[in-house]
Parts: sequence; structure tokens; C-alpha cells
Amino acid sequence: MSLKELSAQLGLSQTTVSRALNGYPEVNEATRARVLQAAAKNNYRPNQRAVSLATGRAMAVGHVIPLAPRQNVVNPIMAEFIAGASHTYRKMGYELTLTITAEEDAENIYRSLASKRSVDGFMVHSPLRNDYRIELLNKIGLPFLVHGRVADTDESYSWIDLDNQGSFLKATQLLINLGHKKIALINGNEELTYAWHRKLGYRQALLAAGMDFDEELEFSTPLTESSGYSITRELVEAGKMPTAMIVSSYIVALGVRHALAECGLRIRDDVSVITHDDELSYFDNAGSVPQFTSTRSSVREAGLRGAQMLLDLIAQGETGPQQQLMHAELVIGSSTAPLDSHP
Amino acid sequence: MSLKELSAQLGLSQTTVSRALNGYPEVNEATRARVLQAAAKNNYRPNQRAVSLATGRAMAVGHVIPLAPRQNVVNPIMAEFIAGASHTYRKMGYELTLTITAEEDAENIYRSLASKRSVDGFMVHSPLRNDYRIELLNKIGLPFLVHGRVADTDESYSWIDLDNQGSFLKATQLLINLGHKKIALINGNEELTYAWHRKLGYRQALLAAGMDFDEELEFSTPLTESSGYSITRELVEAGKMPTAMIVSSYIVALGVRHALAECGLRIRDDVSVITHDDELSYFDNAGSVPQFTSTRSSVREAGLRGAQMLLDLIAQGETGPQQQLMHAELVIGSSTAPLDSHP
DNA sequence: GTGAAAGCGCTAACAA
DNA sequence: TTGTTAGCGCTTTCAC
Repeated sequence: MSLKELSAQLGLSQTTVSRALNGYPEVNEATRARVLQAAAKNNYRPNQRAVSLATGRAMAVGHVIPLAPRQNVVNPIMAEFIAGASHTYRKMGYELTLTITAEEDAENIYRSLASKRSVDGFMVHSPLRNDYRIELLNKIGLPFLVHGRVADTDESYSWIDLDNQGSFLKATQLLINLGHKKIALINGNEELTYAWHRKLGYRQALLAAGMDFDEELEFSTPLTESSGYSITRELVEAGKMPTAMIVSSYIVALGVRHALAECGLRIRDDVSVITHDDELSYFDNAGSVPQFTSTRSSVREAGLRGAQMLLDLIAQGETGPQQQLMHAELVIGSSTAPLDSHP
Repeated sequence: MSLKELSAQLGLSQTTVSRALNGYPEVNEATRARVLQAAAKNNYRPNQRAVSLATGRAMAVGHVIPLAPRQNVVNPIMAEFIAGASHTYRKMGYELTLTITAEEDAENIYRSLASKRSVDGFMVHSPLRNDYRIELLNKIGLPFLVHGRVADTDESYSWIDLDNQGSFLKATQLLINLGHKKIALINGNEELTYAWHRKLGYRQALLAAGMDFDEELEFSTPLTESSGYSITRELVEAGKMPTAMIVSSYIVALGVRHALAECGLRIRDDVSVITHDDELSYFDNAGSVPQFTSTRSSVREAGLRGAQMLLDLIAQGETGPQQQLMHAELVIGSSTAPLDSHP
């Protein structure tokens, strides 16, 4: 059923029917009611491609997910963000155009989507500290919003981010207050801004407490179980095991836990472990199942709000960049103990 | 740059330029070369919305991901499938329109996307044994392909699936051949067809070996760490611990492993564990890191090929349903030992 | 081998 | 308050 057919059936012009459907004020309310009823009855929905051609708005947002050559896997946190964004888009009548691609092809995707007029804006995922995409997208000219931040740039851009620095600051302070002097950080790839921010928070807490950071206790590593395993084994074998560890990801913590068990070390008794993470459950060494506030829900919320910010940018045309820092819940297991309980 | 501008610049009609660009044979090759060069120089790309309106093809495929009310998380396997599909779509000039939505809203999404003419077909994720979507989509009339299968239906539909039944058959046979008589199955939610198929394979192996299955050793549970933990504890505490377990998911296996450790049981020595899963690394009890062939790559491959099947369905209009069963690599850790090595 | 012209389904001036 | 008339940017008959 097209507008033409519908309006013929109603004995009205396409214009009037279109106006009635789109809520224009100049339509007689009786007419509008008739139109709405007929539209509902015929299950009429405007052809989105035709609307877009006529209005010049694609009514779609492009999400481009670059897959790093080695880390050949879609990050579940991204999926969570997208789930939130999807909800907003639907509510606002937008669609989400997703492309998952090898990193080296991403630029082509952005350019192609933009010049085909398939999207009205972009969501940028997994920003690096120094990310070429800011400049690229500013040149392309479509509005975009970054999920996360870029550290080194003079370009202006809009973003929404969780406060990774703040949460790692708090995590480190917690351990310091428990009396720990040697605290290791097992962090993600620090080319990625979020990991870099986490390190900044960690160091900030140490410095504020008058402690210096020790680069031999700082690790930047892919977020895999085997990373956690081998780092922990190395620490133990080198006799450098700290009394506390902050682990950037649940999956890494699994490796840590395993290595500790192998070495006869017990979490909480021998070493306090904080996991900042996205998973919903965690076991401490005693087998209890503590409740966690997960960052997962924060990320979903960020997706929800980030999408709204992007749509605002798209609608407004020209305003300054929008920026929002969201509080990130710190996920702390019950596997932290005051230092004097360590042997 | 539009066709109009480009053709004006070339002193040709829009028709000729369009034909040259789209590879129609009746264009003079010299003309075509001129056109292609000018198009490249001007970075011309046709407005996709206009193309779609003119051709009646949206050049997009809809992926609708239903979020179960409780399992409020995007399954990483789905992400992997979509990564594969995205690659195919891009190669074929299609876009992927993604919607992540509460389960109860999915039907509206399908209807809306179809009647707005925003997509040419659908990919169906997470099919249940008895899934209303087959009937719904057959009624809607757009081509669709199911990633997975539906067990109870008379409707015809196209699908691509991994051979879950076959891989669990093999896993169970492996354990039987090692001499095990009591083998537990910790499975996912058996409303989902893939989990149901896994159980069928498990039972099939037992029956073929002249062993009866024991429903007290069969568990259908959400794929979480705590499921694995509590099931294992219950088995131990009830004195029903089998000598071998087949665990449907890595994350569940973590809970199993933990519970076993708590109870003083050692994997491989006391109980053999097979994990059918998607993760890339796994530690057996001795801390070695065995190599695995992951189903992850199979799933990515399925996405690649499934998308192609769907595009074929879209292109061909009317042909019978296409169906393809892919071999799924079984992921086996080194934590299986012949029964006589168990104490 | 090339072009004129109609039309895809809608929106948006401009008239009435 | 409603209708007439152009487009939006492309594809596709149909003529030449």
C-alpha cells in the first residue's frame, strides 16, 4: 500500500494524507482521524527509501566496528553499548547500519557509507589514544560521536565515556587504605584510551599517597586468560609477587586465579585481587558468590544516551561538540583483604 | 556529486553515464572509460536511497536480535556470526540493519522493517525448538534464513547450522570409549534448538553403546558460571558425582572447575571434563595450555556463508528453501583421561 | 551507441 | 484546510 493508493482510497490528495500522517497542524482533525484510521486498517507504512530520498535524511546511523588483526573477536562491551543505542534509534525512528570490518578497511567503510548517503552520522567504537578517525570524520563532515575518548588531538569531537580513570583511582585507593604497598596493575592494551585512563587513575592514587609507581608492576597486555596466567607466573617465579593486584578484565583474572592456585597462593589470604569488569558473577577463593554491580549496565546506559546525543547532533546541524563523562561502577569482589590478614 | 552533475560535466546524458557505471554492454568502451575516470576523480558514488527507490531493492538485510528477559546480554557467538555476515554483505554491496530488542517487541520490528521497505530479507537468530518467527516471516513474505534450526514445524524455511548433535555425539563416544559409564551433561536452555540437539547427540551415543541415559545426570541451565558451580556441588554433595562431564559452555565450565577444586576433586584424575565451546584458551588442571580448534571460527564461517545463502534467496525470488549443515569442531581439552587412570 | 522521458513513493513549496 | 506541482537522484523503457 502506497501513499498514492491510500489517498485515492480516501478521496484525498497525497499531500493531505501525508500531512495528516506526519502530524502537521493545518489538517482538519476529522480528516486526520479518517486518515489515521485508514492507514492503520491498511497497515500502511511509508516507504523509508522514498522518504529518505525526498527529505535528504537517511534516517540511519553507521556503527563501524574495526577488528584488530590479532584480537579477532567482537568485544562484548561493544555489543552492550550497541544494544543500548539500538533502543534509542528505534524509539526515534532511526535504523542502525552495522559494519564489522578489518581495521585497515574501516576508512573505506566510513567514506563509502557517507558518500552513498546511507547514514546521517557515525558512532565511533574503540578509540585509540591517537586515533586517525577523528580527523577523517571531521573531514568527511557527517556528525559523529565517540564511545570513549581520544587522548592526543587538537581536533574537536563529541564523546561519551565511562570514568575509567576515576574507577581505577578508587580501586587503588581502596587497596592502599587496606595497607598495601606493592600493588600490581594488569591492564589492557594501552594504545586504547580506556586502558590508558585506567593506568592514569592507578598511578594517580599511588602518587597521591606518596608512593611511587613501579613499572615492573604495570602490565599492558591483551585481555586473555593466558596473559593473566603467564604474568602471574612470572611475578611469582621472579619473587616479585605483590600483595595486591588490580586486574582490568574478568577473563584475565581467570588466568591470574589459575596461576595463583598452581603456585599455592590463595586469593585474599596471600594476595588481594580487584577485578574491574563486565561479568555478572565472580567467585572468590572461599566459593561464596558475591553480588556485583556490573559495568555492563553502565555501558548499556551509555549506549542509550550516546545514541541520543548523536541524534541531537544530527538534528541540530551546527552546535559545538557534546561531551559526557559517566560514572562507572567499580566491580569489587570479596577477594580483597586488609594487608595484616595476609600471611 | 550527483549523476546529473557528473553527466553534465561529461557532456553525456544521465542514462549513458548510469549505464557506463553499471556495466551495461551497449556502452562504447571509450565512453565508459571516460565516465569511470571522471567518476573516480570526483569520488562519485550513487545515492543509495535513490537507487533503492528506483530499483525497489533496499540493498539491506535485517538482523533482529531478541534479548531474553533474563539473559540480558548479547551472546558473543551471535556477534561472531554477524561479523562473518557483515563481510559478505559488504562484498555484495548490501548493508546490515541491526536491531537489538526485547523479545516481546521482535515481531513489531520484523513487521515494521518489512513494510517500510527498509530491508530485502531477514537473518533469524537464536531459534527456539518451536519458534513463532518461522510462521510470522513466511506470512510477511520476505526471504529469511535461520542461523540454527527449528525442531517442531511443518513450515518450510532456509537455515544454516553447525552440527551440534554430531559434535556431542562424538564427545560422548569419546568418553564412552575411555571406559566411562556415568557421564553427566550440563547443557544450555533446551528451549533453544542448539541445546536440544546437543542433548540428542549425547543420548544417541549412550543408547548406541547400550547404555541408558540418566535424567539425573542431565542438566538444562543458563550458561553462567554459577550454574556450573551449583550443579557440581549438588552432584558431589548428593554422592552422585559421575566420572565424566560434558559441559556445554566455557563459562559454565569455570564454575564446574571451581566447585571441583573446592571439593578436593581434580579434573582428569577424579573426573574427565569435555568443554564444547567458543573460547580460545583453556587451562587443564596441570596448567598446560592445550591448543584448541575453536567453534568460533566455524561460526564466523557460517555467518559468511549464511549471508551468501540469504542474498541468493533474495536474488532468486522463488526457489525452494536452502539448507546447510556445517561441521562443528569439537573443542576438547587435555582434561580427559581413560577411566582406569581415575582413582 | 546514445538520449528523452517517465516513474519509483514520498515531501514541500506555492496556490487556491 | 486542501490541492497542484515540482522535485529528491536514480533506473529503465522506448525512440532514435
